[in-house]
Amino acid sequence: MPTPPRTSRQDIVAAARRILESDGLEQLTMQRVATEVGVRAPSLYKHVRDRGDLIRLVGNDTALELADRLDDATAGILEPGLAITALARAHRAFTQSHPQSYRLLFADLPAGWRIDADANARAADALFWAVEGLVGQDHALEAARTVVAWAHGFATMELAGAFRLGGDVDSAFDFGVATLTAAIADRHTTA
Amino acid sequence: MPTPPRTSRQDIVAAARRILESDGLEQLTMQRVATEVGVRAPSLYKHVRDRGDLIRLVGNDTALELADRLDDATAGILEPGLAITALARAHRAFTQSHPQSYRLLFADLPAGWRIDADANARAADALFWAVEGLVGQDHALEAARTVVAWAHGFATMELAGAFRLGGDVDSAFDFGVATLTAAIADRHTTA
DNA sequence: ACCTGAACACCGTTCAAGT
DNA sequence: ACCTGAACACCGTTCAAGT
Repeated sequence: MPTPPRTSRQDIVAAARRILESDGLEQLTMQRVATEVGVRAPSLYKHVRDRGDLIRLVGNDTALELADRLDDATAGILEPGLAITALARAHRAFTQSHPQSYRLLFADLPAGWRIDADANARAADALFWAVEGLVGQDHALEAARTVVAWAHGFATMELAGAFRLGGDVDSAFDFGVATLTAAIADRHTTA
Repeated sequence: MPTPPRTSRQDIVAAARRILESDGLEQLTMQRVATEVGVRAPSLYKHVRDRGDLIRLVGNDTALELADRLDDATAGILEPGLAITALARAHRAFTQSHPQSYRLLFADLPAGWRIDADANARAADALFWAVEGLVGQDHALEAARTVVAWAHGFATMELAGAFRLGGDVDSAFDFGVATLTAAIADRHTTA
């Protein structure tokens, strides 16, 4: 006898995202999610394969939302240097407002739990045209990787509380953006 | 009636490091560690406070070993630019040979599980004199943070398999080191 | 002083039984 | 077609009892 579903995959992923962000990955248990959406834990297995699958779905959603924020940030900005700065700021803002979800994007999840390549690629796209405008096609990939690595490293260190030697973290961020964009632009001229 | 200890804190931490590196953090269970050192799980609590404490001790050891590798790398190098390059290479080599342990250094562990500040500071020390030599005291902290953020970000993205768009990752690394050292040296001249 | 088995409160996951 | 309770194999941790 068919019965109407009492929850949905969307509901479940949304609940998982809330729990992750408020209480961390360890608290993201099937039981917590089930309670949140109003069913019992075993029912979740009708909608997601297992906990790893759920975590993967949360990661995909997060990657797509980050991509949206990055796209928003560069809307209407034509000058590559300004675009890179805007992207870096938007990236940092996202990591600060979604620390737990952001971490998830670079966690070493077991095979099969990995974030879809597509979702991650979209987040990278916004950066590429900006960097390419600054450095030229020859070194676009290397340059983009340098900027992304810096932005990601800065964000995770900040989230982990790794900047402990005093000084102003905001000014270190500004210094970093300015140094990198200048250096990459310079590569264009000298290459 | 006193009985001689059948294991030690050192043994336990060493076993934990082996398990972490070979099977990942999730497999680093009290039961696995106990089996490895030849006792039952409850006995471990005579030597470490709880699993979090054990993880913290593993992280401390890792940070100190990384610091040693960085010190080794710069032994005898006097030119700041070469020192930064050597540090970056040694850092990357360490992350590749100890991927799981390295990750741990920047995980968001619950309060009380955190790596000792001292252990992390020693790893940072080696970099500071090199950067300071290149950029001068004024911007030493910001510049060091820029280099560390890039190196850390590059490493974690590489470990997470985030460089998926083809191209040569090694050449992106070389590009990054060259760009950053040049940019920071330039800051000195123009500041 | 250290180690142990038993116990407790949790997990994720499976599955037969309900509607 | 979906949901459920019961069950299983795991966790971390505590504690009284052994030596």
